[in-house]
Amino acid sequence: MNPEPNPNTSSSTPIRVRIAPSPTGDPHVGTAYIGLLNYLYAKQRGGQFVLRIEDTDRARFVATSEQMIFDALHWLGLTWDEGPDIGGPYGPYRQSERTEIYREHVQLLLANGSAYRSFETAEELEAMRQSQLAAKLPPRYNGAHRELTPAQIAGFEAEGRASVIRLKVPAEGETTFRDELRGDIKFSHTNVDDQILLKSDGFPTYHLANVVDDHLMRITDVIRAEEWISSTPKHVLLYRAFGWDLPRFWHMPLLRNLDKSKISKRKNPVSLIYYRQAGFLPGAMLNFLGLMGGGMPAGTEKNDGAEIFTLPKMLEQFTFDRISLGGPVFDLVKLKWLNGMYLRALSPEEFQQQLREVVFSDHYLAQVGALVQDRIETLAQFGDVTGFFFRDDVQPAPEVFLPKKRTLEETLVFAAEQLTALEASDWTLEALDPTLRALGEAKQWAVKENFMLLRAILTGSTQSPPLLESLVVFGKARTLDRVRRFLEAQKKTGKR
RNA sequence: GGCGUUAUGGUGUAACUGGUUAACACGUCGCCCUCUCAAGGCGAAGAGUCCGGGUUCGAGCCCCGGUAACGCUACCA
Repeated sequence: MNPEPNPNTSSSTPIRVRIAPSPTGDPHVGTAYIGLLNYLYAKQRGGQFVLRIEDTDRARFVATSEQMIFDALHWLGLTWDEGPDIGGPYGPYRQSERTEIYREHVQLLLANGSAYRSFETAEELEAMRQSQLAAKLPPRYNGAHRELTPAQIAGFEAEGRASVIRLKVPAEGETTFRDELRGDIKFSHTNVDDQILLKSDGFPTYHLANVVDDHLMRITDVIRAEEWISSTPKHVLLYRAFGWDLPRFWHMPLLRNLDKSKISKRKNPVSLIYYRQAGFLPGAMLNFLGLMGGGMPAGTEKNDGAEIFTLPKMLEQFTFDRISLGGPVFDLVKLKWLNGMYLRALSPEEFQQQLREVVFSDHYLAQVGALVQDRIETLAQFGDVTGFFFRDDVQPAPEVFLPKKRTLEETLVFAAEQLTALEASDWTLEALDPTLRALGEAKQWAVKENFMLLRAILTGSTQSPPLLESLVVFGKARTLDRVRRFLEAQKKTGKR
């Protein structure tokens, strides 16, 4: 069956698109990428660009994340027309404030028979999955509660069992939808699971919230990452169950690591906070993201500068049907080249201004100063003791970082564990101290060895201002990057 | 394993409706400039377009069959 033409997306209705990041950590470079694409699409067509916060996963929720997302998008200059901070006619724009809406809608589905209650516990489902996997079967919900009688439901309720609500995917047939970049994509219903729509905690899953919100917010074009293709049939089924028109779907290629896997913090800096603090200019970042997947006319003459373009130029020339579908590698080397081009194009005044804002901000200088005021005798020594705060590449030699009683191998293993622990830690003195001490204790590393190793990695030296205070001032994003680069560099020299 | 998507030098992209030696940028190497390092200029190497068939006078572009990579396969998004 082909998707029916959609009056909602005819040329007369205003284009509306959205990005819907989850506040689960640092703002992600992938959010910026999809954000840029949505922004371009809307602005080229006189449409609206909506920011919606998808905070339905209470387990992964990070309180500070939402503000960081706002800040990062503002930094890039991708301004939204409606969002949680500025409101708009279709709010609220934070899903946690819309739970009542989802519950009402799910009742509609229950009433018309396209969804059902299911009473298995998470443990039971996990056991089922494991046995299916063991039997080499595709892990899928077995449909045990698809046709429960009112009496059975009452029985489960009397037991006090919690329930979830699942989508009742037709047993037969298939769902076809159009991807604007790839054409029709078909999924047999035997491969579409009875997706949970409403969790037992009363929060919706992505699939439900997304479809309901996109409809209610009058989204005409869903421009999102390729990883969503497999779940699109569920969304189409939901639109149909509600009796709603479909938006257009555009699935963008996924940004990749050098090894072609989906971009991840293990293998690449992915936090926009990092890029900002490491001194990348927003224009260069946007330019680089615009290069990922094509979209801009390519250069043909030598040195015609076709690779360098600003946001206004993208607005003018970017075309969606030119997007290439292979997953582009996020190549830091080229990003740095581009950033260098942007830096050189700055006037001396602007360049100085950037230095003052990013690497020599009053705030940063004050914090660094506080750490060393007692440790120097002349102001000129400031640089001697704080150099690592202002450097990008710090690589300690083995005689600096290697503890006397440890082998290189066990030291690197421990450094990797430090990295993992630091990633998970809040970035305060109070959190970092116990985190590092607990790790040392667990792995039998003396506090002295433990801290000294990290000090060497961070500062390149065995002498420095207090370690934990220095970490806090230097910042989480750049610290993690520094440790990662240390490990990478050691891995490379080890191979040689 | 199942399903889906994708496939052009190391990387990002180009090649109008099939039409000369597959182009541009990054990176690499060399030369020039230069007190050094960058930047800049000039040049070179590097792919015969995932593989195998087919259609055609002619295929990176069309058809068939493989393969590989990636994604999804959660009460995560």
